[in-house]
Amino acid sequence: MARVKDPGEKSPSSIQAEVQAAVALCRQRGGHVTPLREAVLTALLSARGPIGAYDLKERVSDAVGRPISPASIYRALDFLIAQGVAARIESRNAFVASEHPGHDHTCILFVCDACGSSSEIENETLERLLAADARELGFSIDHRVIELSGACAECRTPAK
Amino acid sequence: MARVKDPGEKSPSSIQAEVQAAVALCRQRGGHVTPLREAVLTALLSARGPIGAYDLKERVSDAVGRPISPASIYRALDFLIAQGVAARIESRNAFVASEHPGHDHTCILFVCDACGSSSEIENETLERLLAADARELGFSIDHRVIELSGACAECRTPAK
DNA sequence: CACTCAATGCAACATTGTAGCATTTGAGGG
DNA sequence: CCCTCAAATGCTACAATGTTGCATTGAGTG
Repeated sequence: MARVKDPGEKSPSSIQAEVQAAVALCRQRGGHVTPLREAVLTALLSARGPIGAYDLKERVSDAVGRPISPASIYRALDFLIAQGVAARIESRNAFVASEHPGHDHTCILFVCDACGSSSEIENETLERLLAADARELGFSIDHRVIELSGACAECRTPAK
Repeated sequence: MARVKDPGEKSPSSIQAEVQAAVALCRQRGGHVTPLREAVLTALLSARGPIGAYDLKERVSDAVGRPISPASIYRALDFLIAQGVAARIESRNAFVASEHPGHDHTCILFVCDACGSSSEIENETLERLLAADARELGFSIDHRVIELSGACAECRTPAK
């Protein structure tokens, strides 16, 4: 249930480690991790939470020293999402690095309206409930989107 | 757990009845139902499922005999959603008339990738689970988005 | 080295959603 | 009945997000 909180950016070294872990995971799965894809992943992880594709484009362009087109950003994101190391937040048109890559099951995403941070959790019971509802409807689920917005713990008790 | 299925459009008379019911509900709540808002609601109900804002704009423009701007459509949709008689499908950038207006609690939305139909259901147990998860995180939930995409019963067993 | 296929570059475009401000409409008070 | 005021709408332009098509590059393979 790892949290994303820290105000400001993460420390470069910890990001580096996370990038390497995610890259290794992708390669284990036969994914072809290119410099651009790694740059996009690094930018995603460097952001302290969800980030829009065009903001990401700016950061990646700065990082690699040349302009990257939106199409390239979206393609890299497609790859990272397919590999399970990134996720799209539908209700925000934004993207976020997955907090626990390697887990295929769908996460429940809590997004704070105040600070923009996000938390991923998993809940097997809830997934079983959804599966049961689907069965009752005769519906076969491909993809799940579960996004809750509101105020995170920090933003609810700012002073303490 | 009402279904939306019928291929093609609904019968005009039943739509008329649904529009009137939704309009009455809005008025009970103190909502100001204008001709434009009613026209948008009618167009939403006439569609056999989720519909994009710009498609809606075309239909409403045709219906009222003059061009309606996107801004007006979005404003009408905001009203209808606030009144609980319409919903936005985040994962599709589309809108749908609510199947059981009057219920404030969040619905779980099943959207068929094949035929585009959608079904709303409610699940109290699931809501309690989400509330429990939120409590554990110290998170205060404002808004819920639960959207499942896949294949509906009809599209899974086309011949039968 | 040549071939091939995935990945990227690049440009133009499509779709979705908003901002700002003028104008109209409609409910309620005089 | 008319006035007034706020809400709703019209309207224009624009912002943000996402995609298509095709040329080019580059890494791995025979």
